[in-house]
Amino acid sequence: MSSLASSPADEPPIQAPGAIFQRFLKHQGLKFTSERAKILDAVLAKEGVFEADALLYEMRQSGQRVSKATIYRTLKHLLDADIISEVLIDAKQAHYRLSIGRSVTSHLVCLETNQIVEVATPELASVAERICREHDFQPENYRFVIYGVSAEAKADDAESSR
Amino acid sequence: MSSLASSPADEPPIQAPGAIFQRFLKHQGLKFTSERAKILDAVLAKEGVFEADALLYEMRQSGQRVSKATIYRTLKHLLDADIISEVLIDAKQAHYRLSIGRSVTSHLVCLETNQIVEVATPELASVAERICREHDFQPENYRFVIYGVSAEAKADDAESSR
DNA sequence: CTTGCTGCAAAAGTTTTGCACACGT
DNA sequence: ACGTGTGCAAAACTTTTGCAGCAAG
Repeated sequence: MSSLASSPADEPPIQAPGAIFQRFLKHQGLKFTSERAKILDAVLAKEGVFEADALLYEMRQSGQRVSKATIYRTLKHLLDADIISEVLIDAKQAHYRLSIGRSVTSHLVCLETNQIVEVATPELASVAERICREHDFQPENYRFVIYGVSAEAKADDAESSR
Repeated sequence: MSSLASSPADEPPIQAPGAIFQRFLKHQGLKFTSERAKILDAVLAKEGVFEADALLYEMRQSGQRVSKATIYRTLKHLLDADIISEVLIDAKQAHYRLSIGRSVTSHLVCLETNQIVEVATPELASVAERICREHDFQPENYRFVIYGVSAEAKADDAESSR
């Protein structure tokens, strides 16, 4: 599936991010290269949260050779284009997530397995609004992350201690 | 003021973190050295969010010479002791905050000035609880950060464009 | 053709680690 | 005394950047 493919009417409502990226690049006087297309495709293939090095690794696995430097440079453009957004999971490295066509979600991070689950949190909009009103703060976006132990990890623990 | 000083009955309800740290170290078979005392004092002097390098810099300024390595090693112990907690502001470096004796707060991060303001968000407890119940997830803690433009930065913008 | 893009390797920035010596307990 | 801690410098890691050749518009 190419980055230009239109999304099916069902499934996740991702709508032609390829076209959006091309338009964004042109608008900035930048070029839509085959490397950028490949990286976008790899990003689109990602379900949830991902890191730059995982992207590099998976692209290498599937025979797509792109340099580390180009991955980082392209991720920056994808952020500018609002196609992906940063998710702060830990301070060790940057985590990203495809954001276009998806609603803002919060994340559950399992401290045992490092598994990350996305969850909808519609309540946060009003909480954020209240705080920003009180502080005369103009919000751009927000992030909510919960750290703890997932049900699976708990089950594993119980099993291994038995 | 030493790290052993008891907190005044008024003001922030910080209660003898020095004693807590000593107890923690002893319990782990670790030692309470003068370097660790100095670092704790420097941390206690911090109002809001801080980074490792800022701590090092300020300690040097006030004539306290401690190595970078020791700062990092001690911050790790302070985290273990739950005296400080990590706050994820950006993926570039770790940010910490004195957490003992303080309630969980959320943060407003100004994208123009990098200023960080702490705000109380009591509503989040119930949001977190609901999500964790639904996902059978055992929460350890959570973080909420809002990114945007502060009133001050907006005022500065208006002024500089005039 | 003109300007931006890529890969490489080196640089930069934060955090960690190995080691010899020093210090709490 | 014993076992940790400390400082230093080097290492480890992620991310950025300079540069020479390459490719998109």
